[in-house]
Amino acid sequence: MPRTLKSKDFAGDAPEVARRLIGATLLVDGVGGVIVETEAYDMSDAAAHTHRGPTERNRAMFGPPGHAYVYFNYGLHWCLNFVCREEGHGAGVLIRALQPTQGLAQMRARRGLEDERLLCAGPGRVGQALGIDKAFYGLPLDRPPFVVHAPDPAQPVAVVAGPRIGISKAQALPWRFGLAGSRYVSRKF
DNA sequence: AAGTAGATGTTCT
DNA sequence: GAACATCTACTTA
Repeated sequence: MPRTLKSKDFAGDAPEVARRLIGATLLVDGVGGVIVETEAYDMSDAAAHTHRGPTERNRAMFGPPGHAYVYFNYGLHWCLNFVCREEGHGAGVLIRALQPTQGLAQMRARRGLEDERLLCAGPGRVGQALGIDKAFYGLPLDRPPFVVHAPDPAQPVAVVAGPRIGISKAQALPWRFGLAGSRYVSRKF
């Protein structure tokens, strides 16, 4: 039986939690898969939504860890983050890609696309495949509709890191993490 | 395979 | 009014 992640599992720094989440399983209403790509964001980081302090949009990231921060990006895409660290720190982890394992038919229907590899390969694609929207803003990750399972401890996870994607500030930080060799990442590392 | 343009709407200056 | 934690379709090779 896999271990369900609890609030304290998200209490670390954003890069640490982002790294640990690789290999975990994320389901939303039973649909999802294995997390294969994440990015860390923190208040100290000029690329983060929280860098300039609390606003109406980012308030969930200043709340308790283990909750969802959802935002609407480029006028088109819903993106999902896990709040981490502790209340008031404005830290989070962007879920960038999954290896689809459950609810493939529903994800294909939502995405209007067959190719398993492209179902969840990017934060906007993950949002669409999992049916994420503002209704999920601020919800706790340790109960439905969310399920987050820890990676199988018997199967060590090889993690690679590199610079984050699509940002114009703090581009040098190696705060993007991925499952080594996975073909389900949004871009090669 | 690689690069570019356009979509589309919220947030912040 | 600019920027934006992106994606798709279309071009050019």
